[in-house]
Amino acid sequence: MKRNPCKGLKPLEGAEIGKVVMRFAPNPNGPATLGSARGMIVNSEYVKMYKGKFILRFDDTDPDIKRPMLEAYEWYLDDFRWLGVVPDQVIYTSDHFPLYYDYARKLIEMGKAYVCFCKGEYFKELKNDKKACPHREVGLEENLRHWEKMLAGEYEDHQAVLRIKTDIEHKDPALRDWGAFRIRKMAHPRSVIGNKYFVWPLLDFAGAIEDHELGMTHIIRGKDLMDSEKRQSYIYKYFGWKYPRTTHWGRIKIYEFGKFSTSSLRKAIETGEYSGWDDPRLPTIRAFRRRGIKAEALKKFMIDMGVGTTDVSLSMESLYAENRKIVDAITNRYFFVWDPMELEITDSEPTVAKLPLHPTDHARGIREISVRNKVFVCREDVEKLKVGSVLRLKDFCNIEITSLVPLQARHSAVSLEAHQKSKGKIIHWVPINGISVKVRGPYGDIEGTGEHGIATELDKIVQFERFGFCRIDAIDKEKVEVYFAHK
RNA sequence: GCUCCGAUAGUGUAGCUCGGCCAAUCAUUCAGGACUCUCACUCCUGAGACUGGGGUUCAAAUCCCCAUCGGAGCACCA
Repeated sequence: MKRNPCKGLKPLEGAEIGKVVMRFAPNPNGPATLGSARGMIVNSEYVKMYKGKFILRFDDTDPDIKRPMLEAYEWYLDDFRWLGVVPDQVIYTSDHFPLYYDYARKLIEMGKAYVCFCKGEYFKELKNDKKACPHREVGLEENLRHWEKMLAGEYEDHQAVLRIKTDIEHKDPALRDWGAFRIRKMAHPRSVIGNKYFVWPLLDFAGAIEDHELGMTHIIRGKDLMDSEKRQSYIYKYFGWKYPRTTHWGRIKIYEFGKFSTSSLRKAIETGEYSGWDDPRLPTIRAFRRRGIKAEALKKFMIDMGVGTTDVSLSMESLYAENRKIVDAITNRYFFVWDPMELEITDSEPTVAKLPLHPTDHARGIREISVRNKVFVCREDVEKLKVGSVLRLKDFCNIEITSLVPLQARHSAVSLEAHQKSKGKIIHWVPINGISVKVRGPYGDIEGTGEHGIATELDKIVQFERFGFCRIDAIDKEKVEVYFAHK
């Protein structure tokens, strides 16, 4: 028994250096989510591992139910850039209708496909009874004629469908004579396609042709597509092609986000429930980016998860832990006071507090905060205090509470060292003329006051001490909006 | 109803192909401690699992069967 806990992804079966071709094939009907990220990362990592070819293919041949969003094409490219992945090739399946039609015609001529006019429900019944429909055995010429009429737009929506002949008595009902093309008289969102076509290829057909044409050697995809291999294998067999090696993974359920689907999110965004696809409450890559999750953390998260067909239900905590390690070393520290309470230091002289931007990386320098005699502190920090309590305003001074209402204190004679030794409380603070800060996070918004230095960190990730890591998203004159990543 | 997958600590994984080196790996999580002018980071210690039942075998997490549980497919979606 060998025990070699090899890190990262397991070797790909039958993979040779330089010869691997893999793809990630999303329908751009919305932006990439956490689930998409798995496909983007795992596939591209394998290609990198074997110095192969990585293809991004937009499977965008449904103008109706999962209608592509024009913006989403660009979003995917953008998210790949962020991940540091450059696809060797970008393909739009909607560009290849003529190719699909060609192969469809060949299959009809081979007697391996037929135009079926059955109503969906009726065909289903027949199929479940292992019975062929009357259209299965019509002559070649007639079939071709029907097909030509389909292409010419002479039939209405849903009136006919092209089926691949498999084995109508196959023990697995999922494999019996599956649909390859359907009629939909609708414009494709891409203007180059528009109203050009009436007959649309379905996933298993388009995918089968594409994977072959592109020379795919390995496919890793969700287990919901496990039957695709079996279905598509009929086409591969008819044409004498070799099917790529396939691997599948199960569903990812994120504890924090529950169940979601691109279409349900889309609806919720349209109704204004979310501010957009990068709303911090959403599990999209765009939202993670905006919150300050690093691509490296997401990659490590996905790679560590590996490829297994079991459904996984995990917590964002693991991703946050990865991100925290990366981000801790490279972020400046600032004070942000939520639920602020005014505290007056009665014997205070105006002064300038000097604080390190980073607790250990002193090369990052210091930040300066001018203070008069009033500061804000978090309500929760002062709630249990009594008159006489001593606490430290971090990196500033020790104070002794002299009054609770109004909240007042004076400098304390207790030294920093003595305070630390007695495990006294050390809290953060902010001058009352600080900048107002709104934190948008996965659990809603939090407002408060921050030090002015925050306004110099636009688009950077910072740590609000004792609060968490945030990305500074927007800076107005006197207001900063930040996105919360995690504690 | 038919068909296909899968099941290792709270969570995610390694090990299963080729049975022994597995009193079971790593990470996260949780608990305790060290460090620290943050509830961050780092470090130390500890907690915690082979779904159940049969079988094969000198030997089973690993092979076989059954059960249970979970997931997926049977679309004119991807």
